[in-house]
Amino acid sequence: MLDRDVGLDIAARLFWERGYEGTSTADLTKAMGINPPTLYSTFGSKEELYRQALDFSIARENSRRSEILHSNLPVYEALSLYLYDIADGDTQPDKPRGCMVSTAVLQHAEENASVARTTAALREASMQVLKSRFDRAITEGELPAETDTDTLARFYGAIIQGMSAQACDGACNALLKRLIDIALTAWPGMRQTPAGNSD
Amino acid sequence: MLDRDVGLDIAARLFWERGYEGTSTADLTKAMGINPPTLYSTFGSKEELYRQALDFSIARENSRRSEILHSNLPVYEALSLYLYDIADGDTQPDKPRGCMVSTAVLQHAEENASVARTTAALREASMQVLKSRFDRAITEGELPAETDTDTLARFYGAIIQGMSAQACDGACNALLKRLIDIALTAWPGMRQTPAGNSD
DNA sequence: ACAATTTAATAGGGATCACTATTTTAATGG
DNA sequence: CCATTAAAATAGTGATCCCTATTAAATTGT
Repeated sequence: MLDRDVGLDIAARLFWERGYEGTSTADLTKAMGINPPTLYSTFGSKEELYRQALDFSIARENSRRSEILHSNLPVYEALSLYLYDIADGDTQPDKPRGCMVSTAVLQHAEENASVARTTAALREASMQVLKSRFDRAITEGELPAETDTDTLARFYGAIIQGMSAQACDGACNALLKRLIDIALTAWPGMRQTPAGNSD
Repeated sequence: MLDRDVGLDIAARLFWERGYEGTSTADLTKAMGINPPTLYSTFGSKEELYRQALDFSIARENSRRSEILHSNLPVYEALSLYLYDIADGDTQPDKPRGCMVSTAVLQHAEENASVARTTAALREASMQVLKSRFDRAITEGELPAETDTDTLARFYGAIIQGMSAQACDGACNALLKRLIDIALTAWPGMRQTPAGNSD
């Protein structure tokens, strides 16, 4: 009898490294040490297994990152720690590079459009989490009321996706954190109209 | 007899939309209106065709973008126009979403590691182009001499990759340009140390 | 017009794809 | 100890993967 969570952990790691289209059911059954019928009786199909592996992995990361973001820290510091934590996740030793979700199933065969919608929705949700934290910052006077929090969230979402891509290409942790430091200078509180640009 | 450039144009579009692993040789031959042996006699293999399609597409975009970046415009304006042009490329009507290179072959089966190295090298090269423009800006007094141009180039590279990912997920042109506008506030010339932060 | 050469089309090879029907093994119950 | 249920393994489904050997058609040279 296969332990569900153990199987999901193994599947998540394979999908993380090779992507949905790059991982075969033979890869999965071999890595789990099970036979094909067990995979299908336990998880339904390759596509359902992928969704479950995504949920499983996200649930593990989410508690810590959500705690960072929704803590009582000032929003700027919370955002900084949140991004640093993602940079750490992108460059863990003995783990696949990058993020399992951020850069998953972007280009895909038509037959996998449904899976692509799933990962796109997860990315959208994570940006909405950022936006809601920024909205809270407005109510708490940490951000100007007129701040475009939606675009600001998508900006940091783009940084997160770019970090994942560069981690896949081999970027080290220190580089990603330097990227973050530059991205944080775009924070509304950190920005000031340059002198002599008042027209 | 198949026109090489016509075939590469069709192949590039398919690879752009579906990715390397999501595009089959049957897709390619059908779209080109040729038989399999013609594909192999003309392009060698699926992998070689992909490389040629990448080169073909990049050559088309490169002249315009390179002209923008290496013009006599101030570096900040050149960078702005460069990024806007990429945002336009990410959201062309009747074309696949995102960039063919920026978010290609990030997760992949082991057997496609060689193709992944190719796209990674193309991404690295495009960031080096940015860096060299920033280095020129230092010599021309547009940037402080101590500017970390490598990280700055990778920061805007991350923005480019993030825009491609979000375009794949359906982001519109206007959103991408708002992202760019935020990213441009991270430009060294646009940043100032906030008052009361001098420790 | 006919032979030589090139180009295109068919057909298929060996491997792998996601997935299952069937059989074998193991565990359980009385 | 045997019948019943549950678990695991085998074996194989049709489809599709990338690629090619072989055949058919078209083109060329003389």
